Amino acid sequence: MCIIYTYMWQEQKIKIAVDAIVFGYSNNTLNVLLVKQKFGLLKDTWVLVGGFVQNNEALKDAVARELKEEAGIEVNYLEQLYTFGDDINRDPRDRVISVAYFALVNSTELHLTADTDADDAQWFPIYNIPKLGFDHNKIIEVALERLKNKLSYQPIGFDLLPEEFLFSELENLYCTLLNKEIDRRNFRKKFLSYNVIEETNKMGGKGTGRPAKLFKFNKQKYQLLEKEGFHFDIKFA
Amino acid sequence: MCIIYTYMWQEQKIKIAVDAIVFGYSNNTLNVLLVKQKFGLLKDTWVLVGGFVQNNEALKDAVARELKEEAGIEVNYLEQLYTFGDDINRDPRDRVISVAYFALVNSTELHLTADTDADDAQWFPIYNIPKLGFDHNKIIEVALERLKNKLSYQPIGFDLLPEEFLFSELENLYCTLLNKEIDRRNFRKKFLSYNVIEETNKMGGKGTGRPAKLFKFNKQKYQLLEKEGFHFDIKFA
DNA sequence: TCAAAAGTGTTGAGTTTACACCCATGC
DNA sequence: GCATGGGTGTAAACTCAACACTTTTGA
Repeated sequence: MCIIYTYMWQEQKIKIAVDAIVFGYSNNTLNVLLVKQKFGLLKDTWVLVGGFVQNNEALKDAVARELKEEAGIEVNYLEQLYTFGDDINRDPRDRVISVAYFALVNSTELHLTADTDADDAQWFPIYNIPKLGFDHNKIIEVALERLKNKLSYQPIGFDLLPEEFLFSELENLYCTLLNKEIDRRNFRKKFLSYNVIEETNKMGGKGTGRPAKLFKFNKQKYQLLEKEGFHFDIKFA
Repeated sequence: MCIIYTYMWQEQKIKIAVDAIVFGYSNNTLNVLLVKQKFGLLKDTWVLVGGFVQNNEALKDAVARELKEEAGIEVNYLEQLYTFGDDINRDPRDRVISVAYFALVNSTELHLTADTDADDAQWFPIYNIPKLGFDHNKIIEVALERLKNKLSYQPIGFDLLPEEFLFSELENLYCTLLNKEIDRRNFRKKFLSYNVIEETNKMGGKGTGRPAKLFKFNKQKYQLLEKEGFHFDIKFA
């Protein structure tokens, strides 16, 4: 009988952290936000934005707080990714379990204010991530996988683009992230058939060539359709 | 400067639990495994199988241990579902964060040995779940949603069926869980076209009517195909 | 011989793919 | 006028949905 109780009485010495994988997209490149540790064992190592959860703080609030404190950033999309707690030594100091969150920011939001916990906060292109502290490289891998998958069944790409965007930007985003060639005509046709992106009457595309229309994602409309059983689905040959 | 450190120094008093939502399928009914609390504030309340994580224990090992201790069960499929930690008062005693796991058992495995932590362990049909302790009703909802979604893009239904099964059982599983009518011919055609289930030369279906062939899921073959880029996908009208 | 479940093909509709030329602008 | 990226339609291949009768067994 006593044995039963020991599990609860033996003091638990596990700490809980949250970490955020923040993705940003600009110049046809996917970037991840990293911060440099200021103190401790891993001083000067790059890591994900994150920290310990306070006793009276919801997990998601802890993430939002860390994002603000360490990078002065507000994200566009946030969802829980996975909880990393199988490797007992993932943190060399203590047993720490990390609830990882997956975040997207609008590409117009890529200014950072380095702050308190971090010596520096910086965007790194996904193909050029340094060796990070803890198991954070692994966490980014998992997040990237999730991002790629979600792109095709949830209209999540818009959270990486500015409010108003060119069709070519949307197309490039899909091409780049999924690493596939896409037929421009079919892509546009399919996307437009869902009736969730709308033409504005503004024009963009300051570069050379014919100017292009700016489009806008109608989130309300999407959410309405979704309730009616609509399933967003973008696939390619 | 000192402020920075307070987050880490102020002792964290958050406990970590794991909970398992175990689904079993029999008699055309989806069941969830619940245990009755033996002690404490919630004595005699039904809850999910779960408990606190030990200091040197991987999360997934904690789940496996609890499943064994509380229900004497070994599962067929286990994956992390979600970490519930936004509601600070989800456990009335302390701040507890629960990493919930999603498990499936073969329908032949539905015997239970009530044990240590639980007064009783029992299967409850999904449409008849009592009011549970903590936020466990909510957790089951999330798990059920996941199960339904996964059914159509991962061959996960086989983990709820016996090793060898009738096509009609597979079909009923899909019908029941997704709450849809399915055309028998189209269903079979589609499934067979994936070449991941194989005819055995045994017959089943002891009831009335024409005897039916037993089939078998070829997991190796599926995993191979998956690596080659194959995507399992079962949808209906 | 009847009831109960198993097994099986075809056709039309809709969707997806493949593919190439003209348009508007800046230089 | 030319280089650059923007914008557009159609036909063939394929996939999906709808649909009903025959077979095998036990009672």
